[in-house]
Amino acid sequence: MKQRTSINLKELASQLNLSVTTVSRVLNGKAKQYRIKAETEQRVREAANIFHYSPNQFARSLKLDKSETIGVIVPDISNPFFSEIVKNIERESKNRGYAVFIGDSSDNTTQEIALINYFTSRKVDGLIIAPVGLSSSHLNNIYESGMPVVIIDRSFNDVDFPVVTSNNYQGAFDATFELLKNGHTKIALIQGLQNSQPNTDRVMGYVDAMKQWNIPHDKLIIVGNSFSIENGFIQATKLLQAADPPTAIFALSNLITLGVLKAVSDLGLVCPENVSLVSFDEQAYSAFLNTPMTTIEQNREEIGLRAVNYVLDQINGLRLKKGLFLKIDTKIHLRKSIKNLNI
Amino acid sequence: MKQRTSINLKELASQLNLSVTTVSRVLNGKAKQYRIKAETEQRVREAANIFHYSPNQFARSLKLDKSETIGVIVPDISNPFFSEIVKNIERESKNRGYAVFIGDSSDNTTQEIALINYFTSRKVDGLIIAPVGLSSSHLNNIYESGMPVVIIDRSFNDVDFPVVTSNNYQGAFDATFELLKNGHTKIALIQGLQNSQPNTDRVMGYVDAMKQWNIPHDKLIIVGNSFSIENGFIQATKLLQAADPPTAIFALSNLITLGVLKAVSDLGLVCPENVSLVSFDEQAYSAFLNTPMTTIEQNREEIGLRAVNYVLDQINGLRLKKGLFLKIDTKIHLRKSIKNLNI
DNA sequence: ATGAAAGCGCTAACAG
DNA sequence: CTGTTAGCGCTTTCAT
Repeated sequence: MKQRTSINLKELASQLNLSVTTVSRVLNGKAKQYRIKAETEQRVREAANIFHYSPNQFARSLKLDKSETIGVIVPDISNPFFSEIVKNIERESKNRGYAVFIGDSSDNTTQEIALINYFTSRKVDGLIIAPVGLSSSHLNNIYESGMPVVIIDRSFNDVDFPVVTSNNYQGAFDATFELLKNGHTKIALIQGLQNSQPNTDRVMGYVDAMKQWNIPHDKLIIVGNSFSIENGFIQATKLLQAADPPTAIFALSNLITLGVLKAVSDLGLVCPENVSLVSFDEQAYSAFLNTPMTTIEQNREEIGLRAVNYVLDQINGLRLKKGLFLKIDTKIHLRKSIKNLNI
Repeated sequence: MKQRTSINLKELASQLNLSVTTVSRVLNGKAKQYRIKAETEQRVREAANIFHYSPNQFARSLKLDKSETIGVIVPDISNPFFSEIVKNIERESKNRGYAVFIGDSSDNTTQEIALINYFTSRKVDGLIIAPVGLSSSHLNNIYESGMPVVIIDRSFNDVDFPVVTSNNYQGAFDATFELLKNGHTKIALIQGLQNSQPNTDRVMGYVDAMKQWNIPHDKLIIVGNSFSIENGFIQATKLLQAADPPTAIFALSNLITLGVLKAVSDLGLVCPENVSLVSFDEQAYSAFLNTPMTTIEQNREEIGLRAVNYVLDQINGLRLKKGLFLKIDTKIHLRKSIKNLNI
């Protein structure tokens, strides 16, 4: 069952009565540079084809101390938000000659650290990480050790490594503003993981939009503590059963939204008749839900692309300016989940 | 920006005043085998920890002629069906010491072949492929060359390589039978890619269930030709606008279902009042759609796990019996999308 | 109970 | 224009 080891440089060279050096040079496109006879070059190329020569990447990597490989670590690859980013990362990396290792940290910092070490020992040339949580010290360590790193989605304040996220503040502001324009003032926000940077930014967007509309600060309703479906369900159930329920709910993730929808349905309510809804994260199914959902879309293609660009820049020796923190614009999709209270 | 190359065996050995041989043996768990002094073993382990030694995988792979890496190729990593399988493949592989390269073929055979070659030159120890299409010759080639391969999801008739799929026939039979039990006899099937093995099996499940219920063969309605959202939309629109529309639609994929839902909604109809619906593929959102959807769930965890087991078996030299074709049971989720016509 | 040294396949410095 | 050779870091045979 052992993989038949294909022809190697030495064998190829001896077939051609040439030295390995010459063959290597031709195959690495350095024929002109070393003024190798055109005829020789031709012979080498033909032989390589005939014998299906392909270089042993291990030997190459060992020698060159680079693997042309990057590692990608996400908290949950089965979450469509991440899998679409991964898709774009894979495409762009492949186009630029890099293979990608995938790692799933299961929303767990220990796993995340283990994966970083694992990929490091696999000598990846760079790392793209959507970090799990609240602590960044292990990320600083790895970045300072000289490993090219780009952080996506979530980040931290005052970090050195480059970050690519959505403009979470603006997205949340837009969503809240849309509700306000439609006459809602009693707007509940169901948030995700507290103190995580995207959550903080989104909450700020909500707060500022409310402030700008002159909603008194004590009328803000901010509940919840996780980006999960359960959190959405629990919080929405509480909110909607209250004596004086909100007219609108702004859910800070696609999963929270699914939980909210279940609560709405379980309570025998209908959206948007009984309660209006806006959700962070556009999904393929957003338009097909019971009441097509108004959403804030994050640009997953752009996030993936930029991340690859920034790792490869670092790999190629470019120094990125300190504190690079790219915030990519979000886009609002207006659908029917908001009731207009002005009419 | 160059990666500070971490400590290597030689350096570690010299720190310890030991030979590289001894250190290597300890670190590879061969201490007893070579009767290395317990104290020495202890010292080595401690030093390895202190200096954060991690072996250079290239050197290792070059020497051992194996990479402890597998390649996974799927048609679309952003499709939750595949991303969940990938999640399970990654987890199991990691647990067994293998890293996984991810490749997205974009539903394109040329890309699939390119990825196979790419991963081969990267010297992966094995390959798990969810093939794109209808042709299997390139897969036979690679398998016969001695590369451990497992095919998942889609397959082909009369192939040598091992295959792990769902029991598509049974799933489709169950779905159809459920509709029949609820009094439906005019059931339209919107199929996916024709002549692909899962599609064929599912169609057969539908046909056999109808036959068993004594529905005349000319009352079967089979339309469509792709697992896509567009196909679902187009076919459902046609079906529902016909003079004598079906009372139920069975959609052979989650994407087809989204298309059907859009058609239903665009035509001002409601499910299940105007038309009942059953869908292949359970999704996180299935329960939250406009009318919670009755679905046939494929066991993505089991598929991923088995696939990993079978590649690793091959890598470890086990000969799998020819024509191994594992069909994993599906599970029906009964929800509200079927109207009972018997009452 | 431990070490010396060969060699995996490749690149590049040095040598013509 | 082409070749010889050292060496990347590791495992393992052979020696002691």
